[in-house]
Amino acid sequence: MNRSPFSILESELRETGLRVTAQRLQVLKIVSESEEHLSVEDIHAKAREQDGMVSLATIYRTLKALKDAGLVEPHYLGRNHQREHFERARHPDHFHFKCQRCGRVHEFETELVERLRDNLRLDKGWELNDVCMCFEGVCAKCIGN
Amino acid sequence: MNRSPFSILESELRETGLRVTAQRLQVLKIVSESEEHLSVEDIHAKAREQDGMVSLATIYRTLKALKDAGLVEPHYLGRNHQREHFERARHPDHFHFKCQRCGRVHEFETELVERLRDNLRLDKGWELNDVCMCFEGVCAKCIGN
DNA sequence: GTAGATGCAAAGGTTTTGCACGTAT
DNA sequence: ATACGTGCAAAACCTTTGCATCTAC
Repeated sequence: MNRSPFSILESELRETGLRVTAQRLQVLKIVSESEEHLSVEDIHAKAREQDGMVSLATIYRTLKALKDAGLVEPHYLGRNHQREHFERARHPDHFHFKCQRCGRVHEFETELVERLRDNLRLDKGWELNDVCMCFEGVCAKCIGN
Repeated sequence: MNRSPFSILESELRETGLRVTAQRLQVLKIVSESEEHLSVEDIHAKAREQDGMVSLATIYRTLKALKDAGLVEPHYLGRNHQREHFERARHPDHFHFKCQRCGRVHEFETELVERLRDNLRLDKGWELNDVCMCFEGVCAKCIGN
């Protein structure tokens, strides 16, 4: 596989200590370049469209490795928690709001979690480590129409 | 099946317009009496322990009916979103904090969601309808130990 | 009597795994 | 050279569904 367009991704991959393979580069490239949040099946389909084929099993294993390495993040969108959707890991944290009419996933930031973390520490003595939050409703454009 | 200990549950069930069957009473009883948040498999196991057996398919169908009727609520606990856990529907809304050490699920209330709803309406013009939030961390007892 | 509920088994959809082969280091 | 990654097919896992039988109303 021609490596030149993958040079930055290759560096990122190499820095994590993971072995650099054509499949991992391709999966990382697909997730990095997508504007959308991709399901495993989406990624598989995109890989098929392109020249390099990646088996479904490898996509699962690769996404797990990339997630553990901190390069990609899984999210649940809306109420459908049957399948995760992946995107490049980003900071700061952001959250997803899925419109129940147009289906589009909007992103937003909020200090809600930081406040909740403080509240739980003060009120309950609990230390909050992991959060999963997904939101559904109707977006401004769909309310207007 | 002896109906007498089920009389209150039977009324609740009848009020929803659902037909009252031994299976539905038993599933509702198991969920109502449990201190824990039960998976489908947990409910199936408890039904097996008791005299009345309920098929797994019926438990799925019954939980769906009870959920649509507003009698039970599914929740995801912690990061494991493979299986839902059920409890009696309650108001006001509460959220779940799963301790990563002892595994216990603690509940808490917060107005942060109402504030988020207001913020999203004001800042973005979005109407928030559905929320799924689950939290993991370490509870006070486990921090102390 | 009839619409609706149940049990069984089969199928559906997603994810994981065993194993032989291939490849990055 | 060897530890690690991949592909394939099978299995695992959870949930849904078709159909014949049963039952609440």
